[in-house]
Amino acid sequence: MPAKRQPARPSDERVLLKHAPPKQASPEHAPLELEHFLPYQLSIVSNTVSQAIADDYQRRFDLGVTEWRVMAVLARFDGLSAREVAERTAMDKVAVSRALARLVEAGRVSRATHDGDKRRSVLSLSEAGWAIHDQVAPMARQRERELLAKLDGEEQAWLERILDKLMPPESP
Amino acid sequence: MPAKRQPARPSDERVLLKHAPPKQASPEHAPLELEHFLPYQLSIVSNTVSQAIADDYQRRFDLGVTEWRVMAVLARFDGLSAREVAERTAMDKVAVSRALARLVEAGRVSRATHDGDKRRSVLSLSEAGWAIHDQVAPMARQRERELLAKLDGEEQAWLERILDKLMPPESP
DNA sequence: CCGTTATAGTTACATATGAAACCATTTGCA
DNA sequence: TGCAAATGGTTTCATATGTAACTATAACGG
Repeated sequence: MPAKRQPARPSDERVLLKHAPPKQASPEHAPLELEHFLPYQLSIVSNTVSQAIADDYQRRFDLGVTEWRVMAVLARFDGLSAREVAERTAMDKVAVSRALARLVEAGRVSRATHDGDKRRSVLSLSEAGWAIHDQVAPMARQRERELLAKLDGEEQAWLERILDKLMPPESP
Repeated sequence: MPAKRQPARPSDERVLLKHAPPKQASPEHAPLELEHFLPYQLSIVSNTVSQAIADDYQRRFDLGVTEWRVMAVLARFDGLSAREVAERTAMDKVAVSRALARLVEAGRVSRATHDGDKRRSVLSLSEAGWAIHDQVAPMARQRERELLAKLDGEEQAWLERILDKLMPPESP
């Protein structure tokens, strides 16, 4: 969803000058400076990087972002239920249900029923699922490195610390 | 063979320990730790905060996130064309077109045709648009403050610096 | 036990979104 | 000029996503 950027038209300024004068000067209106507004910046950076990663595997493996997240969690925690997957991916249960439907259909995840509770499913990556995981995970890591490469070591450390603090607390 | 689940106490590491041994131990698989994976964290934080802000005005003003972004940009740069709005909001032109359709329909944005180029539109917030802007902008700022309140002064400064570096290169 | 309530998942419906096709106008240039 | 290519915007179509309703099973209270 990152809009493809174009070479930026310098002529923009003329338009701006031509129509700008009236309202935006009004002191009482204090418009937001979107480009320095934290939530907006987060959204842009997040979408840009997520999209870059997704581009790597989306077409190649016919794998959506939500599906990949489910796979990533199952790679770490074998045998989770759908609800637990939802918790760990911060996705809602409907999204997880749909992702699982596709993954199971594609033979990438196996789904069994829990022994003592027939409502629960017991999920695992299949061999095919692992094969994909082992290709996608390194690509994702590579993209992460590329993003971090824009920062020096000190900044990287701070970013890690800051994001940990900003991450919403778990919901148990 | 996934193991059996028990009372599923979320959050706990027992789940991990109990089911970890088999596949995920395999050195060749090296699963991603989603919760420490930068792109994932960014996505969570971004969505959480954006949603929190949106909740403030979504219902109250029947205003979507994309529409609000368009309004915020027009508040700062009066008379932009749709394409210019798209550039400044990092939204694609289809999204902008749709947002504008709703905003114009609702009388929040006025649309004229550019003097020398009949393809271009010339956009401005209407009085009603400004009225809404002047209510929403402070709420958005307040949410931003709440987010930043989770960080100490030093962290805030670093975050600002880091995001500026991570933001994709822009137009003007 | 039995009825109520809670939980795991799925389905349905309505809305949002992106890609590509599509007009209308403008620009480039032979 | 004249006409192909480019540009601003809108529409179409297929997909994605969220909310609420729904099914099945399990847990709880009397």
